[in-house]
Formats: sequence, structure tokens, C-alpha cells
Amino acid sequence: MSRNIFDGILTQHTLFVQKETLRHTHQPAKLPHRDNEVSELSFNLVEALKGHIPSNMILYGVTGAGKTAVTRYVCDQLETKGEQIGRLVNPVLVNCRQIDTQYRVLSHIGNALLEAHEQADIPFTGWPTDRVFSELVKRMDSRGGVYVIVLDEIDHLVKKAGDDLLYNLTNLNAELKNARACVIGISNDLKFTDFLDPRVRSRLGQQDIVFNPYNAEQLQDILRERSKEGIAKDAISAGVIELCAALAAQEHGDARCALDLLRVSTEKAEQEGSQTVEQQHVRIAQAQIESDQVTPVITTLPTQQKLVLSAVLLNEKNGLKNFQTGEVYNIYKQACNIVQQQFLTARRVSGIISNLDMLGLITAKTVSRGRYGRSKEINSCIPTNLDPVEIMIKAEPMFSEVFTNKYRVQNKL
DNA sequence: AATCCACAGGAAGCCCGGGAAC
DNA sequence: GTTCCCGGGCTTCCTGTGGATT
Repeated sequence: MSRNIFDGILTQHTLFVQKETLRHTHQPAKLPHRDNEVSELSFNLVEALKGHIPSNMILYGVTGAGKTAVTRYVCDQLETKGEQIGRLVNPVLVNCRQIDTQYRVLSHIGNALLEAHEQADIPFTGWPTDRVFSELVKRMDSRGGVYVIVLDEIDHLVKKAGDDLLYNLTNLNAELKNARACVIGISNDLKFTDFLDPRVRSRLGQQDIVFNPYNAEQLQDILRERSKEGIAKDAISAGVIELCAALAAQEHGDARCALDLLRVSTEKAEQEGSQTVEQQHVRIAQAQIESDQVTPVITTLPTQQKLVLSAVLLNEKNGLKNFQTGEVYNIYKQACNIVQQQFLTARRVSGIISNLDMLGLITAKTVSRGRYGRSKEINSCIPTNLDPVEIMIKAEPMFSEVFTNKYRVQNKL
């Protein structure tokens, strides 16, 4: 029998019992250090089980502080309890990072209300938005019950699409006859309500919960809890959990980051054929995660955005730092010439720079230089252990000419 | 106190590709 | 087919602005 390349790997000793439990998408049975938040949320949502309308809420907190996990946990329990006592409660979760326009959120909720065997029938485009809205109202009324609409990353939606949607959603109960609805917004940004119409703000923020970041000890508890289920007994050597927790605590207490670190460290140890996860594996994992996060973001950038980023990198390569928009724009135009691309207007490039900032590839801070104008201080902020130029050229081979000395790209003309 | 730089970033509108409805 | 919608990328035009310089 011929040897299959998977033979060796498949039978290799594994350190995982259940890898799923170490993913941040996994819904654990226990949520350590979030008892207060769970009870605050359920104290409000219990109204749904009584057939009343729960207050609208906003949950604040940095990424990986457990907002989404707590909400999903409470919603699951709520739905189950509702089934037991014969009250129809429908939680609908929407991630507004992917679903980020009014039309898309409404159609997503509308399609989520169908029975499992029915096909999604509100098209992703084509209808007028108000028709999607009235269809949604119709469906909610015909099914009845209480709807809990959870808008995750709501700040992202508001910054992009404004607050019309929130105005409509918080006003749903005026339209509904046979059903009831409440809205729960989840935000990373404490001040996002500044962008809201005052009416929406007062209706939405009836009750707020702030999730404080986890500290290192709390992160350790989370990791221990999950690894008990997910990783083989005694596979983790001393100090590993502590190290993962400490590194994640530096990253503003991000539990997601801590879990990723532990999972990838274990994967690394496994690949090495090691029987235990050591601290060195965590270091390797950390580098790996950084690279895995940044590389696809760069490679999937549209061409024009790649060119703008290249201009930033080129400036940096030439030893400059804190350069301003105009300098980037100049280099960008020359780079466009080299790769024979039409260049865009300064206004658009300014927008692209803001976008690259949001993606975390560069930092762009608006500063005033007095007489010398108001601009941005731009720097790339790609982890130093990565070579962004190499990633860029790999993704877009023709850009290599931009970075070579064959054509000397100069800063000032 | 007035000026003025070098932009920031909002608003409106164009064009395109997707689709629905008639 | 025609006419209507949505959304993304882009341009054009525009007003606004913090603080060094005059």
C-alpha cells in the first residue's frame, strides 16, 4: 500500500482534546469574572419572559472583554427558558462589521426570522429600503413574541451609515401590533453616542453596562477554565498560562488574544512533536499570530490602497518619519507612474489614508503645524518582525520596481 | 489681532454593477 | 425591454481649522 502524506500527521500525538473550546467563537458553559454583567443583562431581559418590553441597552468595552460572549450566553438561556414556559422570545444577532448598511441589517434580520426550511427571500439588493422595513414589521407581527435585536459593533455601523437605522429600530414598537422589540447595542467606543441624534440617544441608552478589561489574573482563570476542557491534562508546563495572560493583558486585556495565543502555542508544540507546551512556543505563536493578522490585510487591499501604503513604506524606507499627507501623495503619484496606473485625487487618497489607519496598518494623527498648515502625522505601524515590503511585493510583483533604486522616487520635486 | 498654511473632511453628484418590478 | 432601487468607488467643490508667523 502506498504511503499517504497524511498517515504520519494523522496518527501523531495530539495535545488537544477539543480544540474548539479554545476558539473565541466557542460558547463556554461558564463565563469567569462576568457574573455582574450577566446578571445585569438578564435582569433587564427577563421582562421578555413576562411578555413585557425590556429596556434598550448599550454595552461598552474594549475588544475581547466578553461583551459578545455574555450577550450570546444570556440570549441562549433566554430563548431556552422562553420555550420551556411557552413564551416566544427571538434573539437576533447582527454583526455590524460585516453587515454595515441600513438595508443589509434590515434584510439580514428579516431573513433570520424565517423558519429553517424557508429560503432567504429578501434579496441582497433591489428592494427599496422602506419595503424591507415593512416586510420585517409584517414578519415580526405574524410570528409575535418579543424580539431582542443585538447589534454587535454598533459604533462601526453608526460611523459608516449614520443613525437612521437606529431611529427606525428603536421606534419599532410603534409599528408593531402583535410583537414587541428591544435593541441591544454593543460598542467598542465609549463615546459613540456623540454621533447620535439626541432622540435616538435617549431611546437607545436607557441602560448601559460597561465591561472593564480583564486583568492578567482574570485572563489566567479564563485560560485555565478553557484548557481544562480543550487541552490534554499536564500538557501545559508551568508559566505558559501566565505568559499568555500577561501578553494579552498588555493588549488591553483582550481575552480573544489570550485564547488565540494559547491555542496557537499548543499547535506549535504539537507540530514540533513536543509532549508539552513551553514558554518558547508562546513566543513563536505570538510572532505567527501577528503575521497571520497583517499579511492577509495587505494582500487583499485594492490596488490603489496598496499603492498608497507602498508610498508610506517607501518614505519610511528612506528614513523619514512623521511625514504628512502631501508627502505621501507625491510619492504615491510617482509610484502610480512606475506601475502605469491612473492616480487618484488628493481627496480620495486622504480617505484611503484614513482607511489604512482604521485597518491598523498605519497611524495617521491629525496635527497642526501652525503656519505650516494642518495635516496628518503618518507612520506605518506594522510589527517590526515583519517585512511589509516583502509582503507587498509577493502580493503584487510589479510593485517591486517601486521599491528598487532603478527609478529613484524622490520626496520633493 | 490678523493672516495664512496645508490640509481635514462634509456634501453632492457621477458612474458602475448588481438586482427587482412592471 | 425600461425604470426603479442599493451600494461602492470616485471626483468636484467646498467650508473649517490650530497655531506659528507676521
